[in-house]
Amino acid sequence: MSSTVPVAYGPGAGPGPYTPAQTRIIEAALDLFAEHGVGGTSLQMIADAIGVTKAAVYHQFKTKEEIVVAAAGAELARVETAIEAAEAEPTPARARDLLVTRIVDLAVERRRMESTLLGDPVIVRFFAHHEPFRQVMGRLYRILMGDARGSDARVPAAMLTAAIGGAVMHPLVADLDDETLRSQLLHLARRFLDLPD
Amino acid sequence: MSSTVPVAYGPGAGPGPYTPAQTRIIEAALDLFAEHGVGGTSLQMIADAIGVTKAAVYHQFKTKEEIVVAAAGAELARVETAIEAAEAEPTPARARDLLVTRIVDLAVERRRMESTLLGDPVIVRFFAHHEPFRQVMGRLYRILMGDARGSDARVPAAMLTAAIGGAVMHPLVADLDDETLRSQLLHLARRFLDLPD
DNA sequence: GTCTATACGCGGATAGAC
DNA sequence: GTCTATCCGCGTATAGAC
Repeated sequence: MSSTVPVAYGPGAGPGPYTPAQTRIIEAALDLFAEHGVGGTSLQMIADAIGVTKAAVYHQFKTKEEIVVAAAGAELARVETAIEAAEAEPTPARARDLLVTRIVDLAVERRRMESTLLGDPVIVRFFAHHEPFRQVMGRLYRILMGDARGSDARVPAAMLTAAIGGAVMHPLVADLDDETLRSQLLHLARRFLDLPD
Repeated sequence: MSSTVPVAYGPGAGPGPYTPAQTRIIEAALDLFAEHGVGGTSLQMIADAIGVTKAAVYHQFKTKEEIVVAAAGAELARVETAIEAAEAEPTPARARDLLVTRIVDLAVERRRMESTLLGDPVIVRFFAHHEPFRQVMGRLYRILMGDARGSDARVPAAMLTAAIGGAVMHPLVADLDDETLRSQLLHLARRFLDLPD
């Protein structure tokens, strides 16, 4: 896993960088969430993983939900980086192309991490009402759909993001190496969007 | 919700039909799982929903996991029905076509039910090692992929099932009526598989 | 066959000492 | 920043009433 914990929602928008103690908790939580799911991970497991007591963890984050938000936010920050790169492209077509490439890279690179987290119903339900998350996702969908807003654009955008996120943790592809999975996913995603190979 | 609780894994393969008390529990559990997730649903909530005590529920199913399996199995049985209809088709191409249509119908009809359940990490992890489930999924993938077994076939199959299941519970399409969502999903799924409209 | 009563252990959470 | 101690709710489990 990466040794850095990205802060979500762009520079200055979040609560600032985490303390070393908080960073240790987030990294341990990410590993455990990816392996056992959010609901299957107890604070005791997190505490044991870094060698402290449960109450010490609670001192850093007031609730388990805060840990979940920090962990998911760290993954979301990676998505936001991809979005910012895409938004810097000169044309909408090139922005879409770069975004799809980056999202596929991210999904494959962090396989069970990114998708287990963002697919977890606990996280899905929380972020559905979380404004900063909604804004990041709004930027992502805007790049994917262009200015179209009807069902003709929203259904394919929903399918594509679900397809990429869901495919990487699918049992059918569990034994594929990263590079094979990456190139196949990218090819199919481009085809789905009618982008040139 | 339907008033019947399908029994999973085909006639004679399961533990047989459920008692009325068990059926009430399964139906209540399906509703609650869809709304709060598996991890967010307690036996107390299920008991309250049908007006009995926690211990009464526990008497019908020895563990919460058994309730989860029964509830997920009821949804899985609907998928199996679609698979059986597809397998009865005369050609592989027509089987694929019918299966995609039925799966889209099912996903839309039961929206937050089917997908919340089958997307829940608790269920995913359990069924990953559950042989009857794996066999049903194996039949589904075989119809989708034909006899191909390489990554060229497995990645698109993984993407398509993830896309359909994930799209119906996606926030982007939450406000679409069922018929619009159904026709869009079916059109795009067919296009993804290079099937004629 | 269905239910009530009761108890145990674990996970989430808080208060206050070092 | 970490600890001990404690509380509450939930999942698990057993005994026994109707």
